[in-house]
Amino acid sequence: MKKTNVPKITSLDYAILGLINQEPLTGYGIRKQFETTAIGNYSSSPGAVYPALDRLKKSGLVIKSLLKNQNKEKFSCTPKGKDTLKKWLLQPVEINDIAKNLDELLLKFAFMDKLLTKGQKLDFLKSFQNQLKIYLEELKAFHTQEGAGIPLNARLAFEHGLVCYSATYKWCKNAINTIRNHQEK
Amino acid sequence: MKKTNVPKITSLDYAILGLINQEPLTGYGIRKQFETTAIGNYSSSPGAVYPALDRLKKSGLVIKSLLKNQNKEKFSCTPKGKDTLKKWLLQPVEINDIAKNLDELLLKFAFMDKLLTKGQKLDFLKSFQNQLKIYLEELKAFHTQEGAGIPLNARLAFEHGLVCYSATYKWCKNAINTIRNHQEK
DNA sequence: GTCGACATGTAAATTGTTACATGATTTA
DNA sequence: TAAATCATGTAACAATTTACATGTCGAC
Repeated sequence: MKKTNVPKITSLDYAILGLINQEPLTGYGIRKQFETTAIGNYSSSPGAVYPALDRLKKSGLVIKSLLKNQNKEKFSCTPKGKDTLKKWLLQPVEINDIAKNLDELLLKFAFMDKLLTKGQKLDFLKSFQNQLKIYLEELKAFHTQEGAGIPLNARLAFEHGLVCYSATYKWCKNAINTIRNHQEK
Repeated sequence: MKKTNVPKITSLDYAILGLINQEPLTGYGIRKQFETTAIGNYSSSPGAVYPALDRLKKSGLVIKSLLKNQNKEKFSCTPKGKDTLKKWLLQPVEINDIAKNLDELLLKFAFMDKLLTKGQKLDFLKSFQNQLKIYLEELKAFHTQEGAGIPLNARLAFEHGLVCYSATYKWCKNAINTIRNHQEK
């Protein structure tokens, strides 16, 4: 069977795509975002960002062009790039994302702003909440069954996971209400 | 100047070191820990774990040997390995760790159990709490100053950070009390 | 006796880190 | 005008991903 040679898109690629979809940026601007903001754990090193931009440019997902009212060349999404981003945002939330990629889920949510409808955002949050509930129940079950046998430090570290995921769950409920009551322009 | 050729220890290396310090494991056992437990985001792929074990073996930090009462060869820490682990655990908590490496800090805390004294654990937690406080204040300041101008989704995602770090702060206070009141054997 | 879990590894390709290099532009 | 920041890159190296490969052992 022929190998489909669609180059894979890394999570750094998606993060860049999401950033420049909000606002066109230079490579340097992207690096600064990763370096100085709480956007997640993406590499801001030139050796990671510039090659990533090359990948995205070659795949036709971004272009570097002169913006109106500015005499600086900046990267922005092509329609194909926007589409790719959208597909990524619409991927179903899986329990594994909850356990291993929570930051990415939050970044996705932040990027949804102008790209998805209110209904799609709510679907995402509800699915997020469901998976969170399942995961939290797993954690709690483990805690009650095995908690007593675990050394103190490890148990406390585990409980940190519990309180954080509980906080995330509460956040999720609140976010659903906020989005639901928000006027769609 | 001569380059000191001390091979660098990756965070995967430290995670492995901490795991087998608690209990000797086979390479496969280590992989399963990373795969199935909420221990953090370490690669469980054989292409990551086995080379890491080779590195650690070459550096004299771990050995594979027959355990008493078991006829299986498992990896465990050498005294040098234990020492390296201890030094890692004793590194001061920096604000950057809070922002970008929270999971690693919690893993460190879990690994401290039999390796550090009560006093050292409390120092770690107090320092953790201090840095958390500083970071939280930064986040809150940003939120009150810029919060209104940020698109809804991004603002909510930011607020998720706030609630999680607040929960971590509370956890930290509780952990200090728990450790403080715990009888040292 | 076969299926799944245990167990260890390797090879190729990709990705990321670290460090260097260069030059423009802004600001004090 | 010197320093800091903006801006883009490369080269060498290290690490990880993905996929393959092999074999043992216990359970059903």
